[in-house]
Amino acid sequence: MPAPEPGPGVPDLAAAAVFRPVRTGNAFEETVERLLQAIKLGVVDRGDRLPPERELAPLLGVSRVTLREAIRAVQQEGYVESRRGRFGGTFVTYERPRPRQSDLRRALAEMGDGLNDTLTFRMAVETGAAQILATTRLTQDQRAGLRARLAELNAAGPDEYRRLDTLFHLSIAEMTGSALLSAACADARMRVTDLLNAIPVLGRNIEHAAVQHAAIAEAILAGDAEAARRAVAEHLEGTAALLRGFLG
Amino acid sequence: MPAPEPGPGVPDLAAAAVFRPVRTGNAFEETVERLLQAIKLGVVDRGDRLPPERELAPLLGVSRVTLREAIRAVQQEGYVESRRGRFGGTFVTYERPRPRQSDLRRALAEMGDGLNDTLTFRMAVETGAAQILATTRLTQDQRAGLRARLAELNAAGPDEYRRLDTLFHLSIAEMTGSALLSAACADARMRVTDLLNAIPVLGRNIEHAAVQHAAIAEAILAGDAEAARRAVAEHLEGTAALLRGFLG
DNA sequence: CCGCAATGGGCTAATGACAGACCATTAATG
DNA sequence: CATTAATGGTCTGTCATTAGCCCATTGCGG
Repeated sequence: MPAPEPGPGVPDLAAAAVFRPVRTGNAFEETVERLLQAIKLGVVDRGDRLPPERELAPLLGVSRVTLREAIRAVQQEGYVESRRGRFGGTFVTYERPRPRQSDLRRALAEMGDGLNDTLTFRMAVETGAAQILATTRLTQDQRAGLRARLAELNAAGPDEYRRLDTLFHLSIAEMTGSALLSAACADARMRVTDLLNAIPVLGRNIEHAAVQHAAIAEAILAGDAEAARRAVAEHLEGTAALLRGFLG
Repeated sequence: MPAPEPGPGVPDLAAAAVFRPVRTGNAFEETVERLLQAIKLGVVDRGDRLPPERELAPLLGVSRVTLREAIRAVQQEGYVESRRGRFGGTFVTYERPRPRQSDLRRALAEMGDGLNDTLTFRMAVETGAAQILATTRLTQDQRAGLRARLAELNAAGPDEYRRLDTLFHLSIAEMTGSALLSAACADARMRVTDLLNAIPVLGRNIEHAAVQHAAIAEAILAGDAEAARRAVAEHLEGTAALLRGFLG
């Protein structure tokens, strides 16, 4: 017999959500992961410079030593290059490789059971963000910003597409003004970056996505929360279906 | 002049979401926080026993030493009591104090700017969870579980109300099957626990909430995603308005 | 040409956190 | 009444992480 049940009404369900890890892993590996995501997500593009170590370390909440070790690791993998001296810095050298199905299969295998979890999470937070933003009174700057992001995305070639797509989605979360929500959306996106980057950017898909992106922006600008939510849901459902299709 | 801009299209917006802390704080403090939340949330009730240290430490992802230090801290604050020997353990002794307005004001002051952030985040993840659950095909067990939670909540007296309310909300997230989403909802709830616990449980409010809870469960069971989302949004908006009211 | 400022590179001492083993206590069980 | 299993309590050695300081390099501006 296992240990005696703690009490009659004590729920194992809720316990699972409260008694979960307080920290994700070791600082070094987490930092490497963040740097890779910043690069793969396109937040820092090829040729761009990372923030100086003395600024970045406190942003990431790690010591400079740990950050430097992480940078050295991604450097050895060929993602960045460091230059000393004034106006030096650590510069991104990574170029996105052509999408390969083998990469996708590997990435899917790595995720394993986490895929559905991630897709569900992403659906929840992104639809939530869009819906909230649509019910918010937006400033003129915000409206202009959203339109600008959409225009950039529509003007993008295949090389820049994923990057600007990420930015479009993230900017919706950012505009809600909730750091927690932004972080959650960024986190969700990071978890599928490798998968998305392994999928070829096809003209047909872009066109389809462009319609959906336009619908999302339109609904948000019009203040139609329900339409915004539905548009995001449809959009993400498309991606999810695509990814799940490879699991067959 | 600050450092040269990294590049033309590089977004500070997205950078904020990616270059954020990789870890929340030190393990000890985080662990203390979790234990307090488990107690205040009512996941472990007065008289209940925490899981044995040797089980709990790996669940929380910390060493037993760290967990023990955290337990000692909450022990000294009078929340728990440890007993050695077989069938011993660490038992909750905390009794929720009567709600006091001064507690609420203090808790609100502590949160500061974080309140809107948290409320927005909570709105997003909980509406997302409800909506997703409503579009999911539920098993008979799940349907029965949801009904059971609702019934328990409706039968609760003022003492048990917050606890069962938490469980009702969390069980919705849990049933989506997404650990990430459950964790997000639990996290959001934890961030407002102190505030909610400082608000008196009034019969009028309970009745009002009961109608909304019923509407939520009904919509989910009926598979009506839009109604589920709206019901949760209305419900949370009530709480949010109440809390914001104290800021005036 | 010199000095300054901004950057990466490297060192050290102190602390945090860990794994793992062992001890002490308790109550159910035979 | 002795055994034994399950628990909290303690110790030790090791590795991870930090803060703080100084060095090395580089290009701009006098």
